[in-house]
Amino acid sequence: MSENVYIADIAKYADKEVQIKGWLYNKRHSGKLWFLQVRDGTGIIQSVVFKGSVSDEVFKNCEELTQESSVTVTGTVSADKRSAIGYEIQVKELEIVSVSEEYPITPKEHGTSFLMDRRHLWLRSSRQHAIISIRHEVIKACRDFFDGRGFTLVDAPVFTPNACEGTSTLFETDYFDTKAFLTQSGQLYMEAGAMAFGKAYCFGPTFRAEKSKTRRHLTEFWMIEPEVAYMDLAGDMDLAENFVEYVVQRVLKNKKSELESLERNLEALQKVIRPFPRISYDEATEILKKAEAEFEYGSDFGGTDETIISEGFDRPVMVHRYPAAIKAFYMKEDPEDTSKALCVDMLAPEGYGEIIGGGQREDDLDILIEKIKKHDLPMEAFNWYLDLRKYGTVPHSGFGMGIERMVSWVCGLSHVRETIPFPRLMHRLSP
RNA sequence: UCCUCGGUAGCUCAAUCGGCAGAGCGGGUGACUGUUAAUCACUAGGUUGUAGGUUCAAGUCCUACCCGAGGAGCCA
Repeated sequence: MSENVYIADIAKYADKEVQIKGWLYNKRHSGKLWFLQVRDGTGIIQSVVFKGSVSDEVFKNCEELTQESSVTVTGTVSADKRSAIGYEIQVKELEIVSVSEEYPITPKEHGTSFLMDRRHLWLRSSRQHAIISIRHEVIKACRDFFDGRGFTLVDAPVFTPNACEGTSTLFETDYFDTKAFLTQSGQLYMEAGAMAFGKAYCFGPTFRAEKSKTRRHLTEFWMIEPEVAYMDLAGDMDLAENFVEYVVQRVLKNKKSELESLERNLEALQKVIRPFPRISYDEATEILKKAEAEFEYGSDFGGTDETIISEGFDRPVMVHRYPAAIKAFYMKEDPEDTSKALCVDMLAPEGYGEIIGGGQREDDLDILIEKIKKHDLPMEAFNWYLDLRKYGTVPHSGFGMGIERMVSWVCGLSHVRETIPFPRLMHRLSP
């Protein structure tokens, strides 16, 4: 009885008889030979069916096999230089589990819209396989980074009673006899987490009802948000650069073949080593001025502005101390220049833009109350949040990183929509 | 919400000045013992997004609408 194995482990079974359970990815034939590309979810292997080596029935069955038919292949693993993975299978037996109906996704060209309508099938193709596999590695690296540094996972709720930064970009939903909103950040809850555990993080989906149609936006995306008590802005930047370096180098180490299959420029990723450059908002505006960009001092950077700023660096750049007026109410003012906030954005190189946003939080009760009033936010909604300043308030900082933007940059993709198994976009809610 | 571009065979796209609806891939049939997006031969396949309008004649021009893509603003 031959052993049932996965293609990923095939090298261990050279010259042995094995069984592969999978699906037909593609086939070719040449007279007395059939070449079946069989995938099993861990890889693709060429299975060679020679008319003289199998029963007439098995050889004839090859004809009936359509793309994505499910099959069980039994044969001997043989090393072959012509194979992309170094091995192929000399088939002895072939069992058809199910003949697939005509498969809509062919090995040839398709448009994004067509493929997105069939996202549940598109995930089977090798390119999508590589991207989702890298996403998995990114997420695992993120968790390992914080878990290995004494952080406690304190997940934030998805249903929230109020907006933390205005309601215009929130999804509203019925919640029994009242309204609830889908979270657009777990940060306020992580501040509670940091006061309880010192170092806390959350990881989960967040929702933004922004009517954005760009390569960097999803309405549902995953965010990892660490928050640390007794940490200032400089410490926050230290943590962020350690974190990004760790994640990128982990993917480079463990998912090299996937990156290569995506034709990613590995050298660009190899340069992502600490320290990352740190420039102030004022210094960033000088760069824009020199580049003669259309930019008004005091406003936030647009996509093209971010690209211009990051172009001058070969690794992520951290821009800190933006004008307080354009930042959220919970950002702490810079004591040396109260017009600035102690915040930081990390811009990825190669035009990928903002992947991290964070900073030091306002820890003074009175200033925070003033800010809530100034931003015209409902005070009663923040009672619990203000408690954190009443009962042993301390300086604290944190940041949020969008997983999909990180994966998009690491993979070198032109759009974030391929970095999540089932993307939710302004014009896409299915499949 | 605004700006730009697009919608033609199952898929990706052509169609000149408004003048016969085309190709490659995929499907089907056949050939080939080393193919790797195999190749070669033959073959079937069309309400040109929808509704109007102009014209002898509309895929092509005009109007409205629907759908999609890219970008802006906003953000991770």
